[in-house]
Amino acid sequence: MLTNAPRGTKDILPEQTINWLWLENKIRELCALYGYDEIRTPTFEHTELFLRGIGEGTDVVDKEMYTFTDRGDRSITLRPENTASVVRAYLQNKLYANVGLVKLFYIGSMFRYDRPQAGRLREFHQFGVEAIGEKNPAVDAEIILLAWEFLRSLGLNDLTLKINTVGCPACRPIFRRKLTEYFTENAEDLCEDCLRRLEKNPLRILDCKVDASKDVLDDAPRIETCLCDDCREHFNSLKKFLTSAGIEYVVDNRLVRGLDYYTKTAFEIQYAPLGAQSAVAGGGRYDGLIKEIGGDDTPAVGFAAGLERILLALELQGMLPAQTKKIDAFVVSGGAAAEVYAFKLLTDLRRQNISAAMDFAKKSMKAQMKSAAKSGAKFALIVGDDEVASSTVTIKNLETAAQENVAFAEVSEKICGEL
RNA sequence: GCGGCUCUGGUGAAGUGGUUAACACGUCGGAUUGUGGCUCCGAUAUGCGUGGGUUCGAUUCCCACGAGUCGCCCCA
Repeated sequence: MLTNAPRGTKDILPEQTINWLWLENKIRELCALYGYDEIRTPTFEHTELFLRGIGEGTDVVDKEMYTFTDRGDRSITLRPENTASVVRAYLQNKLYANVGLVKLFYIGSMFRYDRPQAGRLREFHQFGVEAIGEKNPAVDAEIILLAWEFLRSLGLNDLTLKINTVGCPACRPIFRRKLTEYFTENAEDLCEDCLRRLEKNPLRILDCKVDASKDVLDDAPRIETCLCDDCREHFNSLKKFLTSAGIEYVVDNRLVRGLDYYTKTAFEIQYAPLGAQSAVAGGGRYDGLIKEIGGDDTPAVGFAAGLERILLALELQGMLPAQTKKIDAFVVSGGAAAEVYAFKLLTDLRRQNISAAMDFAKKSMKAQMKSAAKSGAKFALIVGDDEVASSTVTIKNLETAAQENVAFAEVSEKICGEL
């Protein structure tokens, strides 16, 4: 117990950290390119924010949140996603005051009490983007493009972009009613889970995997037939923007979002080889959320991508960057008198911006040389009684095995010249 | 929350109801005097996820729990 991290959490070890940093840098470069600024919101929020923002009745809220009461008797929840927090921050800090369209991105941990499996952890990391304050479908397209180009630029192939529209408060209820009627009539053809969904959220029946191949789904009412003019127009023009950008997309009428706040555009990017957890990025428009949380009626679009899943996909495809971590010099010392001298040398090198290490275990010189070789250092700097006496350092080039004796004061310069 | 599979050292793993739990990698030490990468030699699990039970005896059989993994569910 003491030596086990809680279930569903993972240490990111040094060799992994290299990949994470690389990915995060890519994200920051990309967002700069598109003009999105980074925001960092608290890891936890008032529970109420998620109840309102995500919606009671959703699985995330009903059974996946890490909720607890703090010592001040407040109900607190570890963020299961970041959109609600960003919107809260947008309102609290009145970010709408300066510019019309506020474009933000974030990278951070999210928490969901799920059963862990490949690509699904209880603490996981998302990168997400939110554009708040514009209803033009061009922004939907920009967001989708950003997500798409990002994954592509990492080197991922076999990606599928699916888009759909889920309507708005004017037309979705009509669609929902039709679905409910239809599925109630055909209840005998539905699986157990879907019977449950029929009560809670009939839209979700559409992306049921169990019933996927059945005629019931094929013959179900389609959203297009219910859309209001505004939603229809919005979706059509989104498609035009996407086409103009030259990216391929699939309109999938069964694509549904799990969170209540989505309106109009919904999209998902899948990387099939990941299996069950193939959704690598997903998002859409959420025109109702800002008002729901207490702001003015404000349109917005966004998406989130799972970093663990992206890393998994990259690993599968062998696209992770090569690991390179080497130091410039390794200090080897012989004898107690030389230890302090060696330490001074070590410090000197670092002050000259030369990465350096030494062995602190008082091992034999031979063993220290082994460490030097293993460290990948280009130079071994050998100091013993002789060097101390003459204020010099023996520099050995570990690649060529050539070595020479240099005055202590000239070591840094000498090494810099040869690196 | 439900179901399948798995669980041996730092790592990959072999293995058996009963003497010293293979092998490989890694790590550490050594092969004379202050010098590496190759080679050679030696050391390295009183222990087989945890706790019970069956048995004369269990790492090997049974049960529970835990963790991992895959699928359902959910989602990024």
